[in-house]
Amino acid sequence: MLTPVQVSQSPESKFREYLASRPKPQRFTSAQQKMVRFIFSSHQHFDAEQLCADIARAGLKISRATVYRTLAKLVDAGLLRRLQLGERVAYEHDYGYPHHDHLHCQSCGKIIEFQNPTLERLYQEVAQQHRFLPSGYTFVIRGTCAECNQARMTKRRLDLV
Amino acid sequence: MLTPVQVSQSPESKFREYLASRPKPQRFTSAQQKMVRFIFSSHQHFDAEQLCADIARAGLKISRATVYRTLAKLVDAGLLRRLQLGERVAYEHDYGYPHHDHLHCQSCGKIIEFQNPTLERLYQEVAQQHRFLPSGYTFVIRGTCAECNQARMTKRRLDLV
DNA sequence: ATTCTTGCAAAGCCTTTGCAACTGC
DNA sequence: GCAGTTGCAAAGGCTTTGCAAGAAT
Repeated sequence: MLTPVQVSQSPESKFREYLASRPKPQRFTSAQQKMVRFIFSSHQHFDAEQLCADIARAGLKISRATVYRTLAKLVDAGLLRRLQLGERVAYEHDYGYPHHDHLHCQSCGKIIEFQNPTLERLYQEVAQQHRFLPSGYTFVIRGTCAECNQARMTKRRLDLV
Repeated sequence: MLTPVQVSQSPESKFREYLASRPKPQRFTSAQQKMVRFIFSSHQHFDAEQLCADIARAGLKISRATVYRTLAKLVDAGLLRRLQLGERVAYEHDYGYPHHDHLHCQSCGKIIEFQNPTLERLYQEVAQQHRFLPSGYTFVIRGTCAECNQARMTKRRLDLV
C-alpha cells in the first residue's frame, strides 16, 4: 500500500469546487454526494458495473446512467483516475493519492501498485527524444502474483502425485 | 521506423505451421490466406473495424465475423500483437518486428514506436521486487506529436491576430 | 424561474456466437 | 466424408443518449 498524500479538502468539497468553477457552473446533487462519499469510503479499484452493483447492495438508489455520468465528472475533476487494464477499465482514487503504476495479476485480477522514479524520468526522456509533448503515460505489468503463482505450483505438485 | 528483424519464413507459412501444430489441427482457408497477405502487405497499426473496411475497399470479400476470428488466431500465432491504446485497440505486426513501445498522439491518432532497453530492465526489476511472475507489459505515452503541436502553435498565433 | 440532473428505456458500438451451408484435409 | 470454417443475422457486454419529470441555485 502506498502512503496517502496530505490533502487539505475532502473529496466532496474538492468536487463541489470543481463543479462551481466550470465555465457553465454545474450542480452538486444528492446523487453525486452519495456517490463521492461511497467511493471514497474505501480505497479500491473498481469498474462502472461493479460500482453500480455495490451501490445497489449498499441500499443507495442511483441509476446506472447517473453512475456513468458522475464517474466521468469525477475523472475530469481529478478525483478519480481511469485505468485501462488490458481489456477492462478500472477506476482508482487520484485525489489524495500519489502517482503510481500497476502490476495486474491475470489469474486473480489483483492490482498491485508501485512507484518508481526511474519510470517518470524515462517517460520524460523518451517524449523529448521524439519531440512529443507528453500528457501522461500508462505502464502496466501483466503476469501472475506471488499468491497465484504459489497456488499454481502447489497444484502442479499435487497433480504429479 | 524500427529495423525489421530477420525472419526465415513468410508470415503466411508461419501461420500455416501454427495452424497445423495445434492440438486439434486447424485449417488454412483462402479467407485466411487473403487476410494474412493483406495485413502483411503494409506495415501499419489498425483496428478490426478499419481492417474490415480496408478489406472491403480492396475488393476482398471476407465477413466481419471471419475477420475477428482470424485476427484472434493471428495474435495467438504470434504474427500480430494486440495493443490497448487508451480506449481503443490496435493491432500491429509482431512477427518480423522487434519489441517496442508506443507514443500515442491524442490529437491525430498517430502511433510512434520506440525502443528503450532501460524499460525492459525496469520491468523485470519491478516484477521481481513484488515476487510477480511477469508475462508482459504495456507502456504507452500519451500526448501531442511534434506536427500537431506545431499546428496548434501556429493556430494559436493566428488566433491572436 | 431557469437550467442542470435524473431515471428510464432505447440506441450505439464493438465483438462474439448459433446455425446451416460450405470446404480443406 | 468428417471436422473445421464461413457468412449471416442475432445476441452480448458495456456505455451513451433522448426525453420528460424532478431538483438545485
